[in-house]
Amino acid sequence: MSARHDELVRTSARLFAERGYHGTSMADIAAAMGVQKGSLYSLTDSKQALLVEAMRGGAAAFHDALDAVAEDATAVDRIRDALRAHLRVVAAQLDVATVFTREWRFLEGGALEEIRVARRRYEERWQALFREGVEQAELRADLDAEAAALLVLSAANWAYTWLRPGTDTDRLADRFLAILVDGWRGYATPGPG
Amino acid sequence: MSARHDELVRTSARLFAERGYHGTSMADIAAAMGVQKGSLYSLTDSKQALLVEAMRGGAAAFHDALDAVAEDATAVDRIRDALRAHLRVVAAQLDVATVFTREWRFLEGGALEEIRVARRRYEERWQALFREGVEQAELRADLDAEAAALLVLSAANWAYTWLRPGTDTDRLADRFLAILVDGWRGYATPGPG
DNA sequence: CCTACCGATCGGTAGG
DNA sequence: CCTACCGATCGGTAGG
Repeated sequence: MSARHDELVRTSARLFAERGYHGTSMADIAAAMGVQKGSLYSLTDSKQALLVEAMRGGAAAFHDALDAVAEDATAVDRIRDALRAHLRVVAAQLDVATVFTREWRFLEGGALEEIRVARRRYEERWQALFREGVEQAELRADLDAEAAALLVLSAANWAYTWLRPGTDTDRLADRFLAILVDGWRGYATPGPG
Repeated sequence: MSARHDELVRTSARLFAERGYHGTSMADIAAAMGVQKGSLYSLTDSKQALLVEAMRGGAAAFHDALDAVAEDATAVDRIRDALRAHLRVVAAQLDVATVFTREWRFLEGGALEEIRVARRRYEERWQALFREGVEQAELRADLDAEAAALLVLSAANWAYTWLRPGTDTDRLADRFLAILVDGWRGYATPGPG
């Protein structure tokens, strides 16, 4: 709603990312906002509500990033776009990405289930990119699509632990792709067929 | 020291993995041990000391796993052994692996620095496996060893979030390797040269 | 947005 | 290993 509310959500996400949800007190958040902790409750219902809001921001950012991937490109190009988009979100919203990836398990009740669904759907969208690549014979027929998706998503999900803001994430995505597409051995790479 | 002490460390690791370090109280741990919380302090100095002990167990398990990798094998075989060994540790000691990977940042003082060093050294040992593979011309000359290590370590480090005890981790490692060695496109794979 | 407060719980200790 | 307790802090509320 208000700008002050948005600032509160961003500040909480930052502290949750730094110290963890249970390691952050409402007094910590209030100090970072420059007010007394009682004052926070005119901007939010509870500490849990702040976690829910940060989490929804993360879910939306990652799904929106995938939405922007071109529909009509080749499988490898689409996966490249998806990985670039994911890493861009991590670098641009490192706190929210961290909370989304690491602190979601402290959600309670319906919000926990909601975010679990959003996370599962995100993984399924990634797996689909690989299955389509195999079906359209752009990726090798015996490719283990499940393992391939798990590998690239692991790198994408682990990124919050080491990615620094300001990194050229498009180039980083390409470095990963250069390995994943042709492998460590990487014999000469003629076109398919 | 005592069997009761070991049980306390294992129980704490399990709760730290489930609820997080700051989400676990000494009363929670005492209840899981079937005693009153005051009784825990004859077995440990503090909650922080329990985290330190779990963490040292994790560091030792991962380093020991790498120590067991054959010295005289090819680079790909050594990396395969290393990944198998890592995933075996994760599956066999899921709680400790989770704490080591996710809760280390709640260590304080010298123990934090100690574990940071152990984690960094572990990553460097992995990078060395790739550099040696390139130097010995078993992996392609233009391989981005840093990105290659980051990729496989991401999968290894992310594993605690989805790996179930009882999984055939050697087979899982091989599924990952099948993709990483020859890539998604995977043209016919003649021997080098 | 502040002050003042609530009951509950925190990690840890004393004394047995 | 227990009971009883410590001061500090927790998330949250009332009333202004």
